[in-house]
Amino acid sequence: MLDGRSLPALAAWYRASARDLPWRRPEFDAWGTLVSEIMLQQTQAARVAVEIDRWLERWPTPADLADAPTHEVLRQWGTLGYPRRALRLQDTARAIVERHGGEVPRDVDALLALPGIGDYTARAVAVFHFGDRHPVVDTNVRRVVARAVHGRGEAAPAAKRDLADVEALLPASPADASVVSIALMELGALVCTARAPRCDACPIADACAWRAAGYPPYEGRRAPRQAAFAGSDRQARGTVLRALRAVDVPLAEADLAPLWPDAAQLERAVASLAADGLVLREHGAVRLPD
DNA sequence: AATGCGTGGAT
DNA sequence: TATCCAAGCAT
Repeated sequence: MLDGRSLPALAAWYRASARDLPWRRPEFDAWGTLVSEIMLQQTQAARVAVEIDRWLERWPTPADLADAPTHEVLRQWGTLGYPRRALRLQDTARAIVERHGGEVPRDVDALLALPGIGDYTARAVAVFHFGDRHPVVDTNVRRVVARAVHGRGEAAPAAKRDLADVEALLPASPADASVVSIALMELGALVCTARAPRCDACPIADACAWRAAGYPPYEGRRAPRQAAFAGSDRQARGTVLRALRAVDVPLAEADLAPLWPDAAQLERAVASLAADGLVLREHGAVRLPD
């Protein structure tokens, strides 16, 4: 159970143990926070940490990114993964310029209306930059709450009701609530990890319902496992994009053929990349968008 | 609700 | 080495 004793212990642990990550520096503005949160969607913090400063030096405001050539945006995105995020980030920059005068909005519904921004990212910006009071629910928070509050070893697959579940745990004051949210995330990342939790180092072990119950194994529903990556359409798409990032001219489709053993699958990959707007096809060649 | 979407670190 | 998993989102 998380209560008036364990939450202050959690906050104290956070102040003493938090990683020194770039987006936690005081000079990070709303745009820097938003960009970092997009990069952090399914990409580990340590990998984002080495890319974020260079990105923001190049495009320090939404207007700068809005005006950038998309092929340069995709090249700068590099190997962070899920490159559709880079396209949507640029779309979001353009929407911020057009709808919000170039300033990142504070309102959660306005943030949710931006492309590539969902329940987690919208509230992360509203809470961690603007200091408002909202539940911020990512995979770490869901796992910590599943264990400490509900006594289960794993979180159930993400669902809309997670928002209300976590909101009920937050202190009344926005400042206290934001520390609880960031501390729950950090605890899940450093201590209450998915694989080998370090319960001996946990600041709320005494309050943990999973520990009190003797660490029962998880019995609930799980999200379906990802399909194998080797030989997948995703790998084929990644191979094509990697080749296109490495050159600044269109590649003839005949030049792509040696990169992938299955010609039909390669064709499928290029077609789906084109459908996503990640590549353009013209005159039997493929290139990154302008 | 279930899928598809990249890449690399951790175990 | 193989598998899991990572500050999710859109459809």
